[in-house]
Amino acid sequence: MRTHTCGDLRSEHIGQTVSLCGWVAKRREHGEKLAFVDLRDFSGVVQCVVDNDVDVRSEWVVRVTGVVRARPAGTENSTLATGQVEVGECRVEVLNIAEPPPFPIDARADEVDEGIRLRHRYLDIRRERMQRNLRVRARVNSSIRAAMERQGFVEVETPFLMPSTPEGAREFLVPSRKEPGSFFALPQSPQLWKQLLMVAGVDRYYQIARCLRDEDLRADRQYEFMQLDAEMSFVTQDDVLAAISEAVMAAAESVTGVRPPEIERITWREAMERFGVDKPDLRFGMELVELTDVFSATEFKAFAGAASIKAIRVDAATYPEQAAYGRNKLDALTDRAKKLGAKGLVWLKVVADGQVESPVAKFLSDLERSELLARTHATEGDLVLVVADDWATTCEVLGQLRNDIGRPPVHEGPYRYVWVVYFPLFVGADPNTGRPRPGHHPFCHPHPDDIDKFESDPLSVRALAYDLVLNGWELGSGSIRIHEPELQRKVFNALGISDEEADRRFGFFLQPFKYGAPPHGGFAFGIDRLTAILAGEENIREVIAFPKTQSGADPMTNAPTPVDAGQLAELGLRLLPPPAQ
RNA sequence: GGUCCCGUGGUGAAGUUGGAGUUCACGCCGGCCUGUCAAGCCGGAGGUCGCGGGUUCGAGUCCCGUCGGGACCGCCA
Repeated sequence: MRTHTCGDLRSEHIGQTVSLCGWVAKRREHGEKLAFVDLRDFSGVVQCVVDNDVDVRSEWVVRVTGVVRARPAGTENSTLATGQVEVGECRVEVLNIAEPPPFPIDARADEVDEGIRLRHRYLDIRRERMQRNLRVRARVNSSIRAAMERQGFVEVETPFLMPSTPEGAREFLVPSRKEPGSFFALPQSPQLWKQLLMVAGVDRYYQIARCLRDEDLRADRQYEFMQLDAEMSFVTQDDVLAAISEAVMAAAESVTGVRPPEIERITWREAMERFGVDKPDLRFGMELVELTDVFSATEFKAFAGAASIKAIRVDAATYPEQAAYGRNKLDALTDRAKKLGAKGLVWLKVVADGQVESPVAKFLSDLERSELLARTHATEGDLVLVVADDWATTCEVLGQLRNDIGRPPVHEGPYRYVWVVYFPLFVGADPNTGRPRPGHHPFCHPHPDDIDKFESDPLSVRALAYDLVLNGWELGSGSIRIHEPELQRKVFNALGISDEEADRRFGFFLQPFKYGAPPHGGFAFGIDRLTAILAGEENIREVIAFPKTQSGADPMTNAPTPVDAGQLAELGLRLLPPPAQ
């Protein structure tokens, strides 16, 4: 039906007779004998000059046949890729009429309520922004596939219907028709399958896999999301990191045209010490400064005896507004710190001559004050925020405040990828059992140097577990897995899981490991998140064709919907009465 | 489960101390217009102020509830 696409016409096409198909983006009439019709398809927009009276309106579907010609001098449009040319002597064939759209099919729809965009997603996707985002996503997918294939990974598809496992995220359940009362679960991730594929000798598995988790939605979370899921046999942590880095860098290069530099690494411990979070945003400074020893003999009660005292400096030159916060804002920051778990927040404003203005100024010795300013490099106009608490609380609270105050929107460059390695194997204590809980999942391999600390100091045991972080967003995580039954039992014991319980909860998973499991490890990262950042979006819904709203519904199809009684009966289900008012 | 923000013709906004469904821009319909480009000029149509209740002589405005959308906390091993 067409010889070219709208967005592709350039001066080199001048003189050619072309046929184009698309939607009427805009019509500008100048009397009966002249009209400009902007024709849009996926590739862009081109101006068609119609000098006969054809009635075409917004979003009508038309086929235009005409001759490409240079625009008359002075009428070129530099804001349009096709703006040097136009299609003249146009014959317009109406292929379909259309009602006026509920919102303009152009950049103005960026301001339209997202619910309305989602209700008419097929119109939203006609827009350049969405066309671009879907194509970015396609490039990400295909370059990841190519990178994994290049490295010898084999794509294996795994089941969508699998047994429910109570661990981890809440699952979507699928009732069984043939076995009423029994259910399948949809995969939170292909974790189970990929480790079995290692036992099965596949050696290098990957899949661009859909994962489903019935947890509350966020800007970076949907019920359904896509992961690059991979697993490798006979590898070290370095091998896994290298393979995944290659896929990520290839994906980034395919979108931005620039291959990112080698992805840097930081230990979990260092991330917490310097940035106060396990997904540090390296695009800005404001790092945490260690002050514990400065106040080792302080008279100031709130600092005396604190296990950890740290500060961040809000630089007046970089953050003039925040550094000059008044009393109300500082009180709000203090409330925020308390909500995050700190006992309090001490703020100090640096004034002239190394003096500070602070509610606690009179409690600090001259030496303490001058050392605090020296360590934080604070100068006149800067704001210093200090937290004194246990190590984890101090780090986490200041890390959150650092993000609150300084973090740019996630999509703003430069892109700063970082591997966070050696996560703790165990975290905190289960409030019920008093035992430590797994930091990641109970199959992570402990760091070989730390295995003798299981009993003496379990919380200091590092895992061969790692996260990939981009601009403060967690892209994904992985680990080297335990393949030795004896070590696995040791980890279960530390977690307070008996052999019997382990067998009951994980037996179907552990049984195959008895038949010769190779050393293996893997990784999974979220393609929606990577795509959003590479596309310059701060919300993964913008890179998903048909996403759900925050409440988990689809305004276009109205899913989820009730089903009729017959469907329920066939599945052996009956609904509970609605909860009382 | 919780905190906060938003909801006014098709779209986006404004609406002051509670005083007439009022206003602006875009879109839509009709007319004019031969070089515009988010064209211009003239005219017109279009409303359950999300919904329900309350306070009041009177509610878009205040209060309570509810629905929908969004950000976040919990949750996401």
